[in-house]
Amino acid sequence: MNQKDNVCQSKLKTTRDTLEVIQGKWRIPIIVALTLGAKRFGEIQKDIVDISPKMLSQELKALETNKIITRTLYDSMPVTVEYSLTPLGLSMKKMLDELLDWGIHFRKENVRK
Amino acid sequence: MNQKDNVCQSKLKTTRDTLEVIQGKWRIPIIVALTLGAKRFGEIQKDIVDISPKMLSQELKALETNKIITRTLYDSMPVTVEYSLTPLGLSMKKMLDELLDWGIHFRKENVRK
DNA sequence: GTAAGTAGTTACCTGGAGGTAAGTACGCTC
DNA sequence: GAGCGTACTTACCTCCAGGTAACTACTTAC
Repeated sequence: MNQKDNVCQSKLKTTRDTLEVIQGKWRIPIIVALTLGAKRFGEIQKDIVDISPKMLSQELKALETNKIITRTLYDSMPVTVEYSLTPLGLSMKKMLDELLDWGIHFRKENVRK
Repeated sequence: MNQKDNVCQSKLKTTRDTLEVIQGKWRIPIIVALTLGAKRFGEIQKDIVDISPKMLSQELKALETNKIITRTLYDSMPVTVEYSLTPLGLSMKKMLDELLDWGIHFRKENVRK
């Protein structure tokens, strides 16, 4: 195996590991929603209109497990729960910005085809 | 709806459109493999060891449809086919670099837990 | 005429991501 | 004690992304 192949393999390994964390229909949207500040369960549901409570709950747990978000319980009345990005979650900001930038670029390319 | 909500909605819309193009287990890996130069069908298969010819063929077609890669047939013997990134595909480079950077960062964070 | 290398295609199947609908739990208010 | 607002959970189902295995088609080399 030559050097170029090694670089390729190492990149692909990292890609696979990364995708495992952010894959699925909902994780990136949830993280994007939280980049604009901490939010409650109901607020995220309002932002991401077609997510079911089941999926939201499930994906929030997965993101918490991966230390990308934190769950904070407030003993107000009624009880509220806030989700916010951890430093690790915040470190995704640049990546997400590039993703959004590319999305806008892609949209433009496809309009003027 | 206030201004912050508008920003959020617009970001989420872009996110969804973008994810539609790059989602799935194989598209990002294929694009990453091609960032290192044009490659033939068999070469991509060697890089991404556990992809089946069916999935590779299917995903290459999808990426071609979205103008992210091009398929070039060479009338050599035996016939060879080369896949390479279009300008649109190349424009994903920054995004992919950030993805890889974050992946490395994430790995480090998880090691020293 | 058969093996080997190119680049796929086709048919069939399965697991799990995700959807739907209803239920749970807790405290407050009226 | 019924209803509301919060934040989920549970049971069940469906569909398709992706896997597996075998086959196709063309040319060269032996």
